[in-house]
Amino acid sequence: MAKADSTSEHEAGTIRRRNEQAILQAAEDVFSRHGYRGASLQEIARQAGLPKSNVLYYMGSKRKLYVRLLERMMARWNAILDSISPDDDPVEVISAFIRAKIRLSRSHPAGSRLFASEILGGAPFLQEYLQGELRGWVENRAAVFRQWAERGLMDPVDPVWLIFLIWSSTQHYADFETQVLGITGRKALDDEDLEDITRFLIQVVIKGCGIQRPAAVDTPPEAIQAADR
Amino acid sequence: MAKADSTSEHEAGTIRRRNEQAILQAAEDVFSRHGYRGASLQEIARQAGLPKSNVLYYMGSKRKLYVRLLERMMARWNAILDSISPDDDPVEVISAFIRAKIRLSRSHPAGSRLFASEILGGAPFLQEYLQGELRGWVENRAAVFRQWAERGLMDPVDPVWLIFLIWSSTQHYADFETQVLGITGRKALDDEDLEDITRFLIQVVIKGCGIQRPAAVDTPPEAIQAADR
Amino acid sequence: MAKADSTSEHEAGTIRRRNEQAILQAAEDVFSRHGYRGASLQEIARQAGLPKSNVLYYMGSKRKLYVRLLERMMARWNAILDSISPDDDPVEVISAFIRAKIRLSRSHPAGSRLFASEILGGAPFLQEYLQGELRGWVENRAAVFRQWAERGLMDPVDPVWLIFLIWSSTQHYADFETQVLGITGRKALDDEDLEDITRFLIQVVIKGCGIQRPAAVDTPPEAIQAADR
Amino acid sequence: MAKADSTSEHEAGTIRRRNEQAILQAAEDVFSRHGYRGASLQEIARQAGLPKSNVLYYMGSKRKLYVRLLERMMARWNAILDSISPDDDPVEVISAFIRAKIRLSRSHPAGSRLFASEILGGAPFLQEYLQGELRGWVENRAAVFRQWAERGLMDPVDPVWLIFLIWSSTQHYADFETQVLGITGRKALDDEDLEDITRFLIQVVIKGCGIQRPAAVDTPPEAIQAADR
DNA sequence: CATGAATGAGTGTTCATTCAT
DNA sequence: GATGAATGAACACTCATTCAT
Repeated sequence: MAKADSTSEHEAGTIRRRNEQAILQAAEDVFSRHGYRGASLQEIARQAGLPKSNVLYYMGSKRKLYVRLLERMMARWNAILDSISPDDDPVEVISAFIRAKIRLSRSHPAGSRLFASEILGGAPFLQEYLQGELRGWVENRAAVFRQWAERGLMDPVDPVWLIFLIWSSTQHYADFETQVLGITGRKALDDEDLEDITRFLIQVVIKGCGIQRPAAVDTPPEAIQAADR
Repeated sequence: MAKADSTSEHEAGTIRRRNEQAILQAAEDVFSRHGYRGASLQEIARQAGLPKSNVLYYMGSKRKLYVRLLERMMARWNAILDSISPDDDPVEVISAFIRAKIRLSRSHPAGSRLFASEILGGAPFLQEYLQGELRGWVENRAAVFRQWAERGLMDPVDPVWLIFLIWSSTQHYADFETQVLGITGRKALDDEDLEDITRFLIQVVIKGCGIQRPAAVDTPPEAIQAADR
Repeated sequence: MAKADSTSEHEAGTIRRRNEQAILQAAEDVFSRHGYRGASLQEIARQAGLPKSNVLYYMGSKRKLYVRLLERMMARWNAILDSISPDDDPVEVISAFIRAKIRLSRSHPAGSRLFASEILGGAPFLQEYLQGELRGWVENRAAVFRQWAERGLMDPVDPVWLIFLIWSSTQHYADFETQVLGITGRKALDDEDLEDITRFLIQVVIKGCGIQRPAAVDTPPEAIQAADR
Repeated sequence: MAKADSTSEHEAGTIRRRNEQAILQAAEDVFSRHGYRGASLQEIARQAGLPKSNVLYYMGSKRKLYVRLLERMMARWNAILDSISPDDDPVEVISAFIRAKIRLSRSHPAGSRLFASEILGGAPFLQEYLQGELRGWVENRAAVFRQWAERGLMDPVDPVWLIFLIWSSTQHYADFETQVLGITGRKALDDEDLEDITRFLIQVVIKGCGIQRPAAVDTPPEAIQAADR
């Protein structure tokens, strides 16, 4: 019962780290599928291959576990929310952003759905984040977009709606994966599909908003087509 | 809740209809916020102003209530899934579709979120619908889009990705309403906002996919700008 | 809804009587299988082919319905509990009693099981009957048996144990019908089986207790063998 | 119920064993009185002096608890269902069997009633047992009885009816205890009563079926009277 | 450090009963 | 006279959590 083979992993914290990871991964899946209330620690524990008590031992409470998952996801988010300057190339920035968002949806679909679930439920745990950090980031980007529009580098579209367009259309492939697979009749989306989708979205957004590269000396026009590589 | 005027509603079924409506509305809200598992009949009943037993009396079971809500939402969906023909004006069709989707998200946000929640959870109740009816509809549309592309009326984009783009970007304003409001700092999106968003999305999609009106005799080019009325 | 064909059965009470009979029969079955608590009016109503409200309308309450069934069964019981006198022929009396009990178990198996179920549950509704009416009957019979024993017409067995022996061994074929059928591998016990069993029980009891016919002039000894016809 | 001395029971499993026993005993009583459906975990828990959750924690579900009780009772049954051979002394075998059955009814009256209740309800959980194991046992016994009859050691009675006679007449003192007490006016049956009953039943069966000891050299006839010691 | 034991609160559902027509 | 509408109480069962070791 208490006997563990202390041979191979006696470095402190290895088991702990592994168990925590297992719990977090299982929890992300269960919470994303059933929401905060609908998720049960029992199912999380089962999926993590640990006794239920263990989950609480590591995580303290259901609420703390959930918040920790949200924070982990926000950290991933923030990692791609790099700041931009009006001097950047709009085409590059937009392309990179779309590409990064798609990549995030692909690498962390459960986390992405967890976030969506939280928002669907009225964001009881994320109100502060939305109205603070995230809002600031959006406003910064929006200011840059407006400058670009003033300089004729893109159509004078509302930058906030543009950001939402990019968010929603990229997020879709994680959140509505079930629907996408059901309709396309596939078992899964492979890398090629994702590359296709990425290019499509970049093209539509850039062309649809009339986004252009700044008239720099050394950027030949045909680079636009290659931007989404 | 308050004393009902027993004068005007003695016609059989009036109370029933009203209670059913109250339950459906409350349930749509609760299910959409907490998912199927996380929703509780207790809360639905409280929100509908009825005893819990009454909810089950009217609806039979939690599952039946949920399915009924999904079917109601699917019916609303189907109402805007009108068929199109290759001879239609692509600009009109796309514009009308985006407009209708936004309107649906606006008139039935809870239902829209309910649908999203069902998909997030792996669509246990909607698999069949997704792989049947909806898939067929998408394939029909896709075929028309491809013909348009062949006739040069739009860029040769993958029609399925295009449909998903429209779905996701419009659905967003219902599903992620909390996020939208949190970031924009508003209490609610008014009709003007929605009109703005609608025009923005129509413009981006039409321009971004190079969608054009057929070269009819009497359709001057500037009508494109007015298409999103 | 209210329209009934008042043509063929307008004699007052015909429908009522028929409905009551249907309810009583269904209730006897359901109560006998699940006991007082375990039985549900819903199931009784369904089995009677009537709405649940109707059952209560006719019977007042679950308790009243149950008591009525018990009383009906007691009445059937009493019908075969005829009094005897020391001057009767013991062989005839015992044979007739066993035969009558078997016949009762056969004609009203559900009622018989209902009674058994009531006793199993501690006879909450029949205490009075057991300690009053039935006890008196047993004591009367016992007195007669004792007189027979004194006159050498039967072995000096305890008459109460004898009565219980007859009760239990005959009751068995109603109460444990399921077991009997399961073990014998039959679908049902037919009249021939019951006749077999009746003769067997009569023989064992009469022979086992040394019960004899009184030395009357006109009763030849070989009549003993024919007593169980 | 009272303060437990926490001194002597620190050995693991003692509390568990005691709680399980309390639950099983309470459940046997409640199930036997009200049947499977009519029994409530609430009442079982109250009678065991434990919270309702605890009952489910130990037993898993109402059904599992019930099945466990049945299996426990079947095990007790099987313990007295020893096999016999045609060479055994019929008087001994029958006497021992009756005696064992009475003893079982006395030592486990609630279990005996539980079994009766299950049969009354149509044996939904015991069909298999009845038609398998128990049927086989009956057939084996019956074959032996028939050989005895051929060798003139007993009357040619149907062995199955004989077995049922023994079962029913002995079972009666557990199942219909309430009736027996009500009619005899006693508070309980004591050992002397049971001994009386046992002898009576043995006598009636042996005499009634003409069962004899095999004509062994050293068994004087008067031993028959002593067989039921 | 980690995990079985234990439980009050809450789940969806069924129930017998009352009420209104 | 007969039956849908309605509901508080009880049902079996699950839950997140605390405790003990």
